[in-house]
Formats: sequence, structure tokens, C-alpha cells
Amino acid sequence: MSLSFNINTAHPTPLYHQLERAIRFAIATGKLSIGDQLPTVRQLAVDLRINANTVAKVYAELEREGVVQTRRGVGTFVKARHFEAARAKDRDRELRELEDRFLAEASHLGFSAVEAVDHLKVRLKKEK
Amino acid sequence: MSLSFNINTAHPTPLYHQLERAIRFAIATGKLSIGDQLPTVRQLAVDLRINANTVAKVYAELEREGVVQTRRGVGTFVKARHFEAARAKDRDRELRELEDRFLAEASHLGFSAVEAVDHLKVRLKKEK
DNA sequence: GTGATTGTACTATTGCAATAGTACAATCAA
DNA sequence: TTGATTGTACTATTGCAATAGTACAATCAC
Repeated sequence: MSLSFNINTAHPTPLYHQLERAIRFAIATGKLSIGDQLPTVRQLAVDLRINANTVAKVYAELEREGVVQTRRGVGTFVKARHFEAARAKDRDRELRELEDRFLAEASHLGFSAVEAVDHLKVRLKKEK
Repeated sequence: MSLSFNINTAHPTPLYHQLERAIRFAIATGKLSIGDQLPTVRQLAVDLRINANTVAKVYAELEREGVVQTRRGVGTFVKARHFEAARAKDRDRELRELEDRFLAEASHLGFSAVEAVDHLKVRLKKEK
């Protein structure tokens, strides 16, 4: 696995914000551990097919907030920190956004929120 | 309650997109029912402290997609779903795909399917 | 019919996201 | 020391989001 970071250039949310969230998540969910090196600015830009400046902007912001530590000429690394507190909150916030998107799209198909959730519940029971 | 729609001008996501999702969400969760009138373009702009053109853009887009119906000089209303005509099988298949994606992404965040659905259920109850 | 209300349609402007390109600085291996 | 790698720092450009302002069109109450 090569840390895809799942960003979407078609989505109206700014790329820098999508990427920042994706990286925070990778850390929060343990895909990236303390001390791990992130892809280089240039490499990640190539992988995600976005501009290197956008990646650099994200790394700089995460550095500013103490999430990562960059060593010029060496690379960018996940900084040792107390994520445990922020972890649950971040995951919850992300889950909520997933839920909102799911409900909005289900509504677009003509399903109410209750209908969609019930449908999901039934599926889980059947497939258990 | 006056349909606050919870948008955030500080958030990098475009306002038009936040508002569109908020309205879809209000419909999906039953805060807005079929036939209900939405705030007028100008009124909502005042309430949310955003530009009327931004609101108009969202209403126009929702109109284009059949979510609301606007009657010039009268107002904008939640439209009776035109999806009902769509074949139940297609809708069901689409819903399943949405569900699969939702569960996959939730699991990616470290939530089990049951946890995600339970979380959703609780949210719907609280926000009703 | 009149006037108020509501949605629609423009123009113009500002600011930021994203891109492209280039150059420079720090680190490390050989 | 040299060269490759990595992050940093610029300039310039394009496109869209958002705003401000104005004018017009359709509907309804009176």
C-alpha cells in the first residue's frame, strides 16, 4: 500500500484542505505512525496528480501546527505528539461528514434518512 | 427554530456547496417536508449573512436537479419527489452502492459497520 | 391596475485555489 | 567535495467563489 490519501480534484473542497485532512486521518487511524516519513513533496504531487506547491503548502501548515516535522533535505515525518485526545474527536467529525454525504446522496435518490438507515440496518442483519 | 442550515463562512468548503448539502440534509432528515417553503433568496441571504446571489445559485441548482420547485413571485418549495417513478430496483441498487461506499470509508476510519450505523441512528434521533 | 414580494439575469470586482516554472538552501551519501 | 535529494521561496497566470449592485419578470394581495 502506498498511502493513497484519497483526494478528489472534482470535489469543490480545496485540495489543500482535503489533503490536510487525509494526512491527519492517516495519523489518527494509525496508517501513519509517529516517526514515519511522509512522501516527499514532489513524489506526493506526482502520485496525486496535483501541484507540488499544493503539497508543500499542506506540509508547511501541518508543520506550523506541530503535526509533522520537516527536516530540509531529508524529508517530512510524523511528529511525536499526544494524538490520543484529538483522535476520537477527529474520527467522530470525519464520520459525521461521511454520514452527511451518505444521507444527502440517499436523499437525492429519493430515500429519506430513516429509510436509508433502516435499509442499512436490515442489510447488516441479513449479511451477518 | 428557523432553519439555520449551519453553514460556516470560515470553512474552506465553498458556501454554495455547504448550503446545498445543508438543504438536502434538512430534507433527508425530515426538517423540511414535501411542500414546505424554503426561506426566500433574500431572507436566507440575510439570515446566513451571505450574498443573495449565492443563495440563488443554490436554489437554481436544486431546482435543476428536481429537489425543489420555484414559483417566481411566490417562493421556493420542497418538491414532491420525482424519483418515485424510477424503478425500485435501480434505486435499490444505487442505494446499496452508496451504503457500500459509506461503510467502506467508515471502516477505513476504524469504525465497524455496526458502529457506523448505530452512530447514524443516534444522530437521527437527536436531531429530529 | 398597483404595489409588494419573489425569483432571475446580468455586469463588475475582489480574493483565493491551483497551476507552472524557476531558483535557492539544507542534508546526506559516496 | 560533489551530486542527488528534499524542503522553501518566489513570480506569474488562470479560473472560480463570493460579493455588490442593478434591473427585470412573474405572482399575488389589495
